[in-house]
Order: sequence, then C-alpha cells, then structure tokens
Amino acid sequence: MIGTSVRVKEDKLVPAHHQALDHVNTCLNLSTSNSHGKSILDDGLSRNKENNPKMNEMEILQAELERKRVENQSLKSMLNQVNNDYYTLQLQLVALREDQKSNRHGRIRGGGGFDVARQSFKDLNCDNRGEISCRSGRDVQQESTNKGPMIVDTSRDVLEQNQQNMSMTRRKPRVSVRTRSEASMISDGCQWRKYGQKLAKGNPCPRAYYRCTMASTCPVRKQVQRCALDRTILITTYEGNHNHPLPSAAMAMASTTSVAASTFLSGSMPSGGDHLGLQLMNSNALAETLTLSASAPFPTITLDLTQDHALSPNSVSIPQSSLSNQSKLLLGGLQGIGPPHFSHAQTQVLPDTISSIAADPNFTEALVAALASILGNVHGNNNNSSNTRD
DNA sequence: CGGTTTTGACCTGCGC
DNA sequence: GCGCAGGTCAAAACCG
Ligand SMILES: [Zn+2]
Repeated sequence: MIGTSVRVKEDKLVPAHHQALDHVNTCLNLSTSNSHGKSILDDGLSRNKENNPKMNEMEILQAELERKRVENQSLKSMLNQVNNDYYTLQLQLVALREDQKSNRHGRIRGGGGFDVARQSFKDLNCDNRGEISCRSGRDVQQESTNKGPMIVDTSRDVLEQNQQNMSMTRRKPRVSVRTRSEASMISDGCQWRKYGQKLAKGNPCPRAYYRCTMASTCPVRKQVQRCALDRTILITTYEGNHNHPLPSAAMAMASTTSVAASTFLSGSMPSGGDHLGLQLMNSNALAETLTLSASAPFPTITLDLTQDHALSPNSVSIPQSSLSNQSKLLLGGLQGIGPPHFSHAQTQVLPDTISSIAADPNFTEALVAALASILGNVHGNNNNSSNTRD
C-alpha cells in the first residue's frame, strides 16, 4: 500500500523534475551508500568465487539493487526537499519583485492592483520559518473577510497595508481549471475538507467548497463545480497560497496556481480590455486555453484543459505582443518550450528575477508537470481518497 | 473516537 | 431597507 503510493509519486516526480534531480546528483554525497554496497559486494565475491559463478553474479546484482534502492531513497528525500525549497523561493522571488515594483510605482496600481504576491510572501512568513518577523496578520484578514481587522499592530505602514488588504480582499485572484472528469474532484495531491455546498444560480449542479487541511492555518480554498452546459466538465477554482510544505504530488498544481495568480496580479494586463483568451499547444500536442479575466467579481485565470488534440497553434486569438510578459512566461512554461523571448519594448517591465525563473528549466518542468498531472487525472481514473462517497 | 461530510442558518455585498 | 446570491459557519450525522 505504502509502497504503491511511493512508486506513483516517484513516477510523477522523476520526469517532471529531472533537472532538479541532476542538480541533486551533483551535490549529493553518495559515498556512504556506495561504499556500503561495495563491501557487501566484496563479501559476496570472496565467499562464492570458486563455488558458483551464477550465485556470484546474483549476489552482485542484489547488492547493486540494494545500493540503487538506498540511493533512490536518499535522492527522493533530497528531491522532495529541493522541491519544497524551490516552491518557497519561487513564491518569495515573485512576491519580492512585486513588492519592489509596487513600492516604486506607488501602492495602488491602476486597473487591478492585486496583492496576492505580497500575500503569498506573508503566507510564507507564517510558515515554520521564524526568521522573518514582519507578519502583519494578513492571513487573519484573509480568513475572516468580513469580520473586521483583528490586528493589534499599530505601525502606520502596517495599518495602511491592512486597510489596503481589506479593500483588496474581494479581489483575490483565482485560478480556475476546467477538466473533463467523471469524478467529483480532481486529485491534486492536497488534502481537502469540504465545508460547504451551494446551489449556484443558473447551474443545477451544486458547487462544493473545500479548504486545505494539510495545515490548520492554510488559507487555500477551492471550489468544485460541474459546468452547467456540459456536465462532464469539472471546474476547480483555487484561491490562495499554501503556507506549509507540500508533498511533491501537490507541488505541481500549487506552483501553477501560485505562479498564475502572481502572473495575473503583477499588473501589465493588456490595456485594451480586462479579458483575453488564447490557446496554446504544449509539448504533448494537447491544447489548452488560458483565459485571464478581471471583469469577474474575482479576477480569475481559467485554464481550460477540456479541448482534446484538435486545436491548431494557429488559433491563438490574441497577438502575443498584447500579453503581459508574465503571461508569456507562464505560457512558455506551460508549453514546455523553455524560457520565452520577450520583445524589447516590454523588457523593462520584466523583472530580472522573473526572467531568471523563466530561464530555469525546473520552473518549466513544474508547470508542465502540473498539466501532466491534471491531464493524467482526467484521462486516467479519478479516484480521490477524500472523496470516495460522491 | 477523531476526522470528514452534510446541511440549514447565518453573514455580507450588491442592486434596486 | 429589502431581497438575492455567494460564501462561510457549525451542529449533527456519518465513517473508518
Ligand atoms: Zn495548504
């Protein structure tokens, strides 16, 4: 049982993060396990040298197997750690850049000055790392949207930001994923607890509300609802960023939603309107449609994974030049084509850090892995341990 | 028995 | 102010 789940996780992990694995390999000291394996190997050699060459060979293979197993385990834990760190750093980088930019251009951006990068940064602060102490009680506010401020910090800056957060609470970006699925919920690696269900107007299918239970203070929520027009389509909407370490299985989706939200909030929406859509092809020739919308009550990024194989890359409906850099960054990552190229006109807007993230193949891999896991869940079986009764 | 789901009540924002 | 709709709470039921 445990072995099975580990193997599944491993299969998902390795192709998605082989770059990270390479990186791990360079710094991982495997000498302990290697020498250990070798000593076993030598013992076997000395004992069975004359008697049975086949036995000898078998022991060699067994020792080799054992060594690989130990190596594999340490690599896995290492990879898990690297993934966690990577996700954390990624959030911090995006948020930090966003923070600097907003400091430069004044606190409130025109159009949609969403504050989630900063929020995710503070989410990280209330993580189990205590070295950053500038927490302002954001998650309290985010949790209790309508219950008034519960912060005692009297610093003017903090209060000002709190007020801004209050005004922005209703504008938290969301990342919506449309998938074809018979199951009640796509499995994204996280643990969720259902806390409500509503019949939304205009949709006979009820909308379910879930909250992340991997940490008691985690602000992440998601809504799951079937499409009214096509009930085979499952719409999963994520909101917020995890403030705790994630299992590798959940890392892909969390990274994608987090980066997508950060992408969206980082401003630079096309000036022509508050809604755009485009279609893209990833390396597996599966078509997705990405929609950014700021006109909805909540700014929402919709990732449409319901259209199979039929779309042409020519169907991009919006010229790339009208996209924000970060949008292109995300799309480039989703397509698995490596770092995107940016026009000179927009290079100024692009933070170096974002660029370096984009240039990191791990980033691309993570995004592609998210899609792969989603698609795997949709096209494969959709069993989710926490929702077997629906 | 602890965690999760169910479900009616409640809260809040918004349009009229 | 009122009604509506979306979202959340929390007690009870359920489950392993
Ligand atoms: Zn979480």
